[in-house]
Amino acid sequence: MPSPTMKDVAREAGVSTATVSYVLNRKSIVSDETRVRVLEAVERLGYIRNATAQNLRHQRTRLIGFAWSEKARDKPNAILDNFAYHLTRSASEIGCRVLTFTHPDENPIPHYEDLVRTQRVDAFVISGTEPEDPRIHFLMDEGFPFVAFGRSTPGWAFNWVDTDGDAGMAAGVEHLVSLGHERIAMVGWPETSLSGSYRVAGYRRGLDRAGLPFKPDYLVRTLHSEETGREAFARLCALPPKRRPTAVICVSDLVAVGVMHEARERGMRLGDDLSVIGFDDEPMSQYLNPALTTLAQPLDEIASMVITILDDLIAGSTVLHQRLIAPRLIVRESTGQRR
Amino acid sequence: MPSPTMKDVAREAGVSTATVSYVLNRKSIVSDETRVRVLEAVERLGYIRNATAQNLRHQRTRLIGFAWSEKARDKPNAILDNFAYHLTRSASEIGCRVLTFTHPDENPIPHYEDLVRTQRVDAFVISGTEPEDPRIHFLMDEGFPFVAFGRSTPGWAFNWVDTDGDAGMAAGVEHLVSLGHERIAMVGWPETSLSGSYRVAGYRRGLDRAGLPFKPDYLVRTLHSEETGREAFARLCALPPKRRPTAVICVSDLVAVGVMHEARERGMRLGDDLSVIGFDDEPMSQYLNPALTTLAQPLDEIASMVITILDDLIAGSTVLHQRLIAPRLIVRESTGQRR
DNA sequence: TTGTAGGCGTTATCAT
DNA sequence: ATGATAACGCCTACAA
Repeated sequence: MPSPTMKDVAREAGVSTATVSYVLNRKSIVSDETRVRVLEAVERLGYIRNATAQNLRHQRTRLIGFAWSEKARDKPNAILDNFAYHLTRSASEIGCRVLTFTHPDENPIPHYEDLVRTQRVDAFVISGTEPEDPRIHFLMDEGFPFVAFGRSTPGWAFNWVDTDGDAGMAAGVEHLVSLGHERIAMVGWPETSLSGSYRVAGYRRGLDRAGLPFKPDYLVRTLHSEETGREAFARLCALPPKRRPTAVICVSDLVAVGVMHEARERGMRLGDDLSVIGFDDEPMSQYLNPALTTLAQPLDEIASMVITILDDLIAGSTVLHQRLIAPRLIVRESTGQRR
Repeated sequence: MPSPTMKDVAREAGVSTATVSYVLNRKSIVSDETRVRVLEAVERLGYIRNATAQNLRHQRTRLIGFAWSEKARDKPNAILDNFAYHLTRSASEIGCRVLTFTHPDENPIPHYEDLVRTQRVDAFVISGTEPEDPRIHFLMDEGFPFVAFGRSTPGWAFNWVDTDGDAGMAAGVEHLVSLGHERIAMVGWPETSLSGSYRVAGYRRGLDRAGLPFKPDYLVRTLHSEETGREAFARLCALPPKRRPTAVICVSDLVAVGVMHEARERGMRLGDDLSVIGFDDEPMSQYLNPALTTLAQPLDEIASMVITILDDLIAGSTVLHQRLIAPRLIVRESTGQRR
């Protein structure tokens, strides 16, 4: 049998649909007696409002669009997945749900455009942002509400929340310095990576703060993979023995794993001959051998902040929110006193 | 400015909204001349149909509900997250999107009930099923379409797709046997776990097929964690030296990691003194040291199958689909010739 | 305080 | 072949 509608409730309670609506929307103009009659009818019939009809009437869906890029699903991807979870969780706190969709890495716009045009979502949350990100471009152009997890071209006036890679790396360096390390190298991403560049900046700032000079050959830039991490560390090992780093801070856990593998193969004892720090706290990083010291992105906080801003935005606010949230340093076994 | 509606298009083309609708829905009753006029108007105004209105009219949303349980987010959870991704991807192939939501582990029903009652989704995909699963109970009761990733109480007549844990473990054992192992132990989950019991069955079937006897003290049951994996292996090491297993097949990668850690601490060389197999292929498992041999759940296939069944279901089919899909054995370095 | 009625944007039935 | 019109279920001016 089909679900009861407001009409059914109205008939059951002997009132008009308007009255039912008033009761349901807590309009205080209804007499107590009628209200009770209506609520009883609602109860008896097990009536619940149809969301689609409400959506049509209100011209909003209480749905937030969130995309999974189809790229790099072969690599550990816990950050994005975990963020999707926390986003969904936070969204429920403002009475919204998340509509997920996927799109190829090249040419995502049509997928966003369709959702905008068909008015299927009220807003978007985007992640994996890049400089000149076409999605940001498109959404700003459309004046469509969105918040980004991640920054883009500096100066673009859109709402974002991001992990403070700079602060994170600086904290990592500080940790290493406190363990007595002075020859601290970094394995970073290519210069084209925005988040990578913030992390490099943090590395340099960390050195600076400790009064250590920045040495260009201590900074190796490479792609995001285990293999490239190995290679990067091999390059660092090619330095004269006296100049070889005693600690390496990495732009990601995956790269850190590569560094650790290479180090072990060269007979070094991790956390002892060599300290290693990662970034991301991949779920398995705590179970590596040795357990990896790393900088965890506070995805719950980020998601919650994103939703707060979105709520504001949907309500019509026009203030710009741009927020950095510092990662947490999780000290495990891969870092230790300099020997 | 608000989006154009059918009315706007009708005015622009000088026809009625009905005609516009006919054209858009490819009804062949419209004359070529009018069709062209309408399509031009659509083009000029950049008109796209409003999804909510369509939903209301059709009494369907083309949305599939999928829940993330809030439990165990601290443990590696790649299976569920990855499945969510593949589900979203597959759904798009039948023109559906996925609406995600979260719910506490205890008492999930109200969350499902709300979505059913408000008619916000056309169907559900559920995962993390258990025997007597209340969600299955509820949805069957309601006659609401759903497909489960995972089995439940044997005999319950609902649609599901599941990883064939039995076949997977049997294949794992076969691999170990082919390497010359005869003293093969298993670390499994408690008897209450349904998927755990299929995996144990596969372990026993694998032994059987190889003509090896099942020894009760080679089967250790424990919870899903690294620590309990360690303890389980410690228990196996308490056996008399001559009876100690040379290979351990585990119910999950996480447990396998525990086993490997314990083994290493006892001075064993993995893949040499001891072979270890996991289950799940967590993203980082390939980067463990040694890289873990494991059984990968074919989540893309499972998701695709789930969606195919769902499509059938939404179309009104009443056939029961229950499908097992075998995991893939991925041989890495943690298994080797018996010494 | 309650009811009537129009409209949100689309589709489908029935006329013409 | 095309157009009026009545739903789909809800909300809200406005009238009573």
